[in-house]
Amino acid sequence: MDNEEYRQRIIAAADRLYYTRGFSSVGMDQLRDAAGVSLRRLYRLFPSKNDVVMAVLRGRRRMWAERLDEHVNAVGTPREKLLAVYGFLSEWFCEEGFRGCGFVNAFAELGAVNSDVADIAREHKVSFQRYLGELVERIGVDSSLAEQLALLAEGAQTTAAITGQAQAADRAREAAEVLIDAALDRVGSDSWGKNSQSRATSDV
Amino acid sequence: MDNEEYRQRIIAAADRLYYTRGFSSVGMDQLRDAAGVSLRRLYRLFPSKNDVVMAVLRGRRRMWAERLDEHVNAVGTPREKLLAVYGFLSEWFCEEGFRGCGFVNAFAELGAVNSDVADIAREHKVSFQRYLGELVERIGVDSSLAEQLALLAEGAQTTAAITGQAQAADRAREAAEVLIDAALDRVGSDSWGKNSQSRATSDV
DNA sequence: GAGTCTAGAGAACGATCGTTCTCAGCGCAA
DNA sequence: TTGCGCTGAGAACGATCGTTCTCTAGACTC
Repeated sequence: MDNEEYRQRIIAAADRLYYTRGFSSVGMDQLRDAAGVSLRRLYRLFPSKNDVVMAVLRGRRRMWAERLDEHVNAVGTPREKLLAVYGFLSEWFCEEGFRGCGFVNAFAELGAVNSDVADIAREHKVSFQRYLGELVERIGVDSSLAEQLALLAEGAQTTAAITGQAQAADRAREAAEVLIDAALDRVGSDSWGKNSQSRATSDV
Repeated sequence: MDNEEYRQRIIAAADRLYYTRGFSSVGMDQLRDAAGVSLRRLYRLFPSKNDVVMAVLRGRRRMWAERLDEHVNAVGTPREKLLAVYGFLSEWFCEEGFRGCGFVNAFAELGAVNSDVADIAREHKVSFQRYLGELVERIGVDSSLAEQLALLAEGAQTTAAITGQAQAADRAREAAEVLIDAALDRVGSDSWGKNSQSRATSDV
């Protein structure tokens, strides 16, 4: 087992513990036990706890992007791709042990006193906004739609985490459909004059 | 100065410190200094730190409800009242030191290991959903609209906190207008037959 | 004025945590 | 075999934190 394998084992154990119990509730001793490594090796691979925390968050950022991509790439039209975001959320919320967005949690717990954490949380959120922005661009509507859709996704995560309502993803999806179709309608009106016909069944 | 005044001083200082730096970053000694009371008095009024935390959260719940009410009661129609929610958020996000929803932060930091905190965070969120539900009832549309509007508000809080985008409240408001009017349109279609006319300027 | 009660200041205690250090054991080259 | 380097186990260290205790001074009662 080389160093990289040890790193991955430590990160996997830390991710599970930190996500489940919070960052400050989990000590290095517990992480050592869960990862099955010695304290000595743990500190050789991650010189401080903050390094573990940041490695966990970077791993989570990559995993999140990959899973989102999978769902979005599984469907064809831009409209379906936008809605697939909420399908991803729905699947995620139903997983055992779901406890909200790891970046929101990290920001809430550490962001005020740890700028590395605050930075990566902000980057993650902004990158999600950009991701939606690119999808929205393809259907040719104003980018403010992307911001609105992002708010729905963020709200669903918070709501599902705190209240346990996994159906928040479905409510967000329904709202997203309305917003997308309204935006498409507006584009229609702008280019072709007044046109309030619904585009809900359009394949744009 | 009687005990109640001391309690309020302690809660006010704790609220400020906890909100700014997080709960576990603030020790009882710092709270004693900030509140200007002796450790002895502090512990007589609040037998444990958890009692301070819960008192702070209960105070925040009341304050939040009052401020929300003020904004909602300042306007007339149910539609305006629903939109006033986002006016409240906009004002809040622009305040110096805004760092997101205190209940989301508390849930993220302590919810996993402190069920009192998890409970009050859940109650706060559910109570906000009910509040919107009552406003939505008055315009006679399906209660799922209230859930959608709540998601926008939640998402705006998270987004404004982490990315610093105070305009998230305005995006949420714009989206809310679209959702409300679409819901009103659907009610119109249901009762009066097909009717896709926009109700954006209606005073319902 | 003596005795009693209360309060503040802050030392002290015990637990926890991040981090470092010690020590014994093992592989291995000469 | 001897010496060397590396490792794991876990003790140890120093800091912090929640909580309690001590000590002293003042207010109040009789």
